[in-house]
Amino acid sequence: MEGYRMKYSTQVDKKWQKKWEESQLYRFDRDNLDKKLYCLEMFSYPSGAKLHVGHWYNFGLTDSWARMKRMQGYNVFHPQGFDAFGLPAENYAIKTGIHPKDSTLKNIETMERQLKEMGATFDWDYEVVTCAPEYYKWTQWIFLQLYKKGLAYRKNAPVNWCPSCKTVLANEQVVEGGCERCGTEVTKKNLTQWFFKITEYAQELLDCLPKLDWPEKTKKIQTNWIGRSEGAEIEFKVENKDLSFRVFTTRADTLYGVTYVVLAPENELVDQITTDEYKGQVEAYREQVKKVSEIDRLSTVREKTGVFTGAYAIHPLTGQKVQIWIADYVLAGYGTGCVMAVPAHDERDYEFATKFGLDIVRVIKGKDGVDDTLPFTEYGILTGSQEFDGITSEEARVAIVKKLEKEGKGELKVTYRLRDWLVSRQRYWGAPIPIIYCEKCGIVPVPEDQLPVELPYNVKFTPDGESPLAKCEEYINTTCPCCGGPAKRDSDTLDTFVCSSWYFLRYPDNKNDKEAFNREWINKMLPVDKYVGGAEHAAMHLLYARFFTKALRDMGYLDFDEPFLSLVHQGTILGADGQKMSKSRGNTVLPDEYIQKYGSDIFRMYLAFGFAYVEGGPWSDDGIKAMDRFVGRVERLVEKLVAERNEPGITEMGAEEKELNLVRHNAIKNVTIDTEQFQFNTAIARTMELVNAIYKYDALPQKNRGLLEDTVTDLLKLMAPFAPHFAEEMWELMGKPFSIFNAPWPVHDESALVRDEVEIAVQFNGQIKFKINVPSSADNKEIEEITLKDSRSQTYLAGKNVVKVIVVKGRLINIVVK
RNA sequence: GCGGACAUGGCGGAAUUGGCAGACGCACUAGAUUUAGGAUCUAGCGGGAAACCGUGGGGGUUCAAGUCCCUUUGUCCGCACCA
Repeated sequence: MEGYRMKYSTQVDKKWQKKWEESQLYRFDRDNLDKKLYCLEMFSYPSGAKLHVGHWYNFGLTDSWARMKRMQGYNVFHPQGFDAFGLPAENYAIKTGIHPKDSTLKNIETMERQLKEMGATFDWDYEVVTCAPEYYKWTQWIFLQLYKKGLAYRKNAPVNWCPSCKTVLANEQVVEGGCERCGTEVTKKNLTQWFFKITEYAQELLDCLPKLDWPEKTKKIQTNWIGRSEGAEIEFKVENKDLSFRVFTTRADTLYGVTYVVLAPENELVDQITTDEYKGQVEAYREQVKKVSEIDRLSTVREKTGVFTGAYAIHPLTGQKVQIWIADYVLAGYGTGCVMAVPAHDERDYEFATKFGLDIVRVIKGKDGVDDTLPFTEYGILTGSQEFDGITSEEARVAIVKKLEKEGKGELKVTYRLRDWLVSRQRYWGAPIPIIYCEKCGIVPVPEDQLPVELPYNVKFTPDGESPLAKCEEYINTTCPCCGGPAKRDSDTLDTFVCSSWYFLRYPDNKNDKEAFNREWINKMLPVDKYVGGAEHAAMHLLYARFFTKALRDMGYLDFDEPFLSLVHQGTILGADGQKMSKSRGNTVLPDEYIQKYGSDIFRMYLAFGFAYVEGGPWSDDGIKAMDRFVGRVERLVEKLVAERNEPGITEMGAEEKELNLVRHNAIKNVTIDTEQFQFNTAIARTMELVNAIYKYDALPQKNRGLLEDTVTDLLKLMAPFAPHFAEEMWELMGKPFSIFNAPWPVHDESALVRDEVEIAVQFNGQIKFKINVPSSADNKEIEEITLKDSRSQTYLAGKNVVKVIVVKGRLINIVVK
């Protein structure tokens, strides 16, 4: 049949994917950086399962945004890659015997294919795969730079241990006492591990937050996580010993109320100060604390425990003796691991003192009659505090420290909750730590020219808590680069978050085999202009990546302060039952099934239209059917338009034409604004309005075919970012040259948006009574006159006086009568 | 426990930031078309017979409140003995 054209389907998808690839349409132009735009989605982990709805939602719609930007003339850099190291592949290997490398590479192949079927603008020339030696060579190189700079160090510390994953975890990876990955309760272990000194950047990480175009919620999470706290360190001497320790407090104003001090049970000082008489109970208590799980220890409802050490400290101002206790409500890792206890003005100390019969001394009174029943934890007026009596807490917390400072017993101090990032992992599938231990030379970094330290293939994965690499003789045994003697490699691998902390720097220069990235080049390409990914990374990836950027800047490898200028989090698509999608619930949506049935553009458009992007929401099969209908509606429209091209028409711009043109320009205006802001649902709604208006106009007997053609041309452009294959197909059908994505994005004409006459609401005393048409050129006075003359107004005016008239141009008039 | 966000038809969700609540879509109803089904096209669609009433509940500010303030309930999130 002549002129027969197949309805939009995956065949159309394939046709255009092929054409895009052959024409290299989405190839990034390295020579034209004036309008470069780096658009990035958080790269994905190549899991065994296929691309899921979440990937589509993230990648597909960010791609739509990028496509609009491209049509607006930006030179869009839109790379894609894989965060390919990690536990799932290793756990899979333990279960099935399939090597992580083999399964990962196979998964990557599948996902690449699926990503291509999505029809996104990814430039695959810049692909990055973190498990490739060409990549992790540079991950290791960065580790060595951090080591040289003193930002990577080894220490023995009580660290988080996941008994199920059989590895240590960073603080950020412990969620409510459980493992971020598997939820297993985390325990503490004393181990010597590698840390990155992220705390060195705590203040800057905080300071740069306000100017970032990030969701406020995310900034808040980082602010809380960094946890800056202004206070003071105050020195206490141990009685009859040449020992002292410092406490951190935010309430130096309550110093005179100190009746005892408490050390964390893990504090090293405990051994030195505990008297013989109390050794037994202190040791017993410390043993008991070790057994308490982290979850229990963090519980606020748990009754406070602790023991007296037999030792006394000297109050730095009064010289009084105060007992030194140990208790597990004091955390070893925060502040100095010691606190001064002021039971009168701290709820925890109050509870503790009450339980153990320690003194409670009031030193703060409430200001003007506030209820200051103990424990009174608010600021107030000092009392029982010698020369500080009568001044406010606010003044005293500085004044008291100043006094101590003169005597060398204290100073103002800022403390952060943020801890250094523990990066060692006792697992196989990660980047090996490029460090060698030599009996003679100690810790020896692998020389840079010997990188990468390749991950050996033949390794036993018995998950027994020992690093698999430690059991690989040919890997672990090496020679010392310094002395040539026998030495051992570090048997741990790096946290995969290390790999993902710099991948955005590698993308633009992914083939560089001389350096991790060229400084001049990435200074031009970065920072990332738009970064889109899940909110779950707020305190992990997004914090680590910022730290890496700042550290690399300070080491002279790049010249910007922040990696991601603008950040968007996509919401979560739930199952049709409103529950989180999971295999066990059986509510998962498999994109492939829908794409086979409807084509990838319809799947993408439904994702755009069915949800508020940052909210997400429950999946609906009806919703995707509606999208199919909409696309069919447009398809028929274009077919009809082309078929009727040569039929007679008009050229005038009458009322109907003006109305169509208004909807057209309104759509252009708002699709542009909404897409820019990731409000894809309303953007699609505006194109639907436009289609409705075109149908309405097309039903008229006399048509301005020029206007109709121009309007449909704009419609296709507006749809192109969301339905790229379909738009190309329609574009071609209309006889336009390849590609629609080289066509300029339409710009709206403000004057087309002005109607001759507007309908406004008429209110009497704030209540809408009726609607009235007024010329849009009418001023307030004229609108008032027209309204008051209207016959319908008379009922509301009868026997009343007009007190006030408010006119909101183009919207309403409110007449206040009495 | 502390802090934050949100709450709008039967459903998904809009609302120029104080100015016609419910855009757009789903579902539903009616009509047209079709041999029939599906599809398609057109129209209607918060409640109420109406005056009017309606944005979780109660109160307030204002000519005007989904939007601002106070209070209360519920959901989600973040932090959680951080001194």
